[in-house]
Amino acid sequence: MPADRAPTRIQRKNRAAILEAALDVFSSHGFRGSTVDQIAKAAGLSKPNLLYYFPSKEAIFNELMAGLLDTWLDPLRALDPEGEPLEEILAYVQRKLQMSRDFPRESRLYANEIVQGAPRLHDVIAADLNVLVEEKAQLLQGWMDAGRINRAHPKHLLFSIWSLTQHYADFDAQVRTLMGDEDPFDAAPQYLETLYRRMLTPKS
Amino acid sequence: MPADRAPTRIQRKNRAAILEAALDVFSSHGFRGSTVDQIAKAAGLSKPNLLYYFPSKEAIFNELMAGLLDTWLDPLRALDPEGEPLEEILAYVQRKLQMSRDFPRESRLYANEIVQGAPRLHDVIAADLNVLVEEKAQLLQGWMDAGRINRAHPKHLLFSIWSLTQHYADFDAQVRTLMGDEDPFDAAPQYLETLYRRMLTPKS
DNA sequence: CGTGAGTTTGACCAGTTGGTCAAATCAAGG
DNA sequence: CCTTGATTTGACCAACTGGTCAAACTCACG
Repeated sequence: MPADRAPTRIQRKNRAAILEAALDVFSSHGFRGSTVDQIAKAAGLSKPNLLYYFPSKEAIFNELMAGLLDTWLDPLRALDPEGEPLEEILAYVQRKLQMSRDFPRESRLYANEIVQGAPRLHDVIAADLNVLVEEKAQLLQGWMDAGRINRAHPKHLLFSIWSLTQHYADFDAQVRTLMGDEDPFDAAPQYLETLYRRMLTPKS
Repeated sequence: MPADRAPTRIQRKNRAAILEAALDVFSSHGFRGSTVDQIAKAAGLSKPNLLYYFPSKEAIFNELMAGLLDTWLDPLRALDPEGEPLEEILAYVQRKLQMSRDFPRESRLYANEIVQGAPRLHDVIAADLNVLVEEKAQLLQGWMDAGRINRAHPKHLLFSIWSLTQHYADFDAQVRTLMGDEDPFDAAPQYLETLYRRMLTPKS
C-alpha cells in the first residue's frame, strides 16, 4: 500500500484509472457481478497491482459511492427558497435530467444498489438524505400553502422528479431500443418541462 | 431430469417452489449475485435436487423472465382505443401502480435486468415490446390530434408512466426509508392521478 | 551510478460456485 | 409386496474469485 505521504504522480494516475474503471464495471454488472480482475484489466493493471492501491474490492466500491452521493444530491441542495417556486422546480428537473445524460453510469450504479435493497447505503439514506428531503419537502409544502404552486404530496413530487429523470439513464437500454434513431434526450427536456408546468402552475 | 411425459404431482409442486424461490433470490441479488444453493435452500431442496428439475441456473432465470414479460405488458395491451382517452390512461396508470405494489419482486427483477443493459432481454424488447409500444404510441397520438387529451410526446408519456409507477417497487428501499411510517401506496394513487389529469386534461 | 522507496508481477491459496454422478430412497401400480 | 421409474442425496470436480506474498523491477534523487 502507498505510504501515508502525499500521493506520487503514479499513484494519482492509477487510483483515478481504477475508480474510472470500477465505475464502468460496477455500474454495468453490480457489485457482486463484477470481478476484481475485470476492473484491473479495464484500468490496464494486473490484479495484484490493483490491490496494491486499494485493500479490497469493497474498498473501491465504497470510495466510489462516497464520492458519488455528494454530487448526486447537489441539484436538490440548490433548490432555492428565495427563488420563484415553479422556475426553481423546473430548473431542478432540468439539472437532474442533464446529470442522467452526462453521468448515466453514476445513476445506474446508484440504481443497482437501491434496487437490491440498498444493503450498503441504508444508513446514508436514513441519515443525510432523509434530512435533506425533509427540509426540501417543507419548502415545497410552504410554496403550496402560499398558493404559489399547485398542491401535491411534496415527497411524492420529489420521488417523481427522481424517477422521471433517472429513468433515462437507468433504463437507457430499453428507452433507446424503443426510440430507434431518435435521441431520447432531444424531446425529454421539453416533455418534462411541460409535465411539471401543467401540473404545478397554479390555476390563475 | 423429468421425462417428457405429463408432469407428476411432485414435479408440479417442486418446479413451482423453485420458480417462486428464484423470483425472491434473483430479484434481490440479480442474476450473478444469486447462487443455486441460495435458491435451492429457499425452495426447500438440495442443490442437486434442484438441478434435477432445471438443467442450469440460467434455465431457471429464463423461464422466470419468459413468464414475467407477458403479464407485465398486459395492462398496456388493455389500453382501449374505444374508451374515453383520459380515463383509459388514468386506469392504465393505476393498474400499473397496483402491479408495483402487488408484484414488486417481478418489477425489480425486470429493473435489475434493464439497468445492467438488458443482456438477456434485448431481443424481446426489440421485437415484441417495440411493436406494442409503436401501436400504443400511435393510439395516443391519435387522441392528441383529435384534441381529446393535451399534446405530449407519446413515447415519453409511456416512459413516464412506467417510470413513475415502477419507481415505487424498484426504489422501495429508498422510498420507504424516506416516508417513515407513512405507506407510500397510500398517497401514490392520488398523486399520480392528479399529475396525469392536470397534464392531459385538454384546456376547455 | 547507486540506493532506497515506490511499483509491478507470477505463483499461489483457500473459499465459493455451477454442475455431475452413482448410489440410495421413495412412490404407485400390478 | 415387489418392481420400476421418479426422486433425492452425499461426494466430488473444475473453474473462478478475492486476496496474499516474496521476489523482481523502476524511478527519482543525491
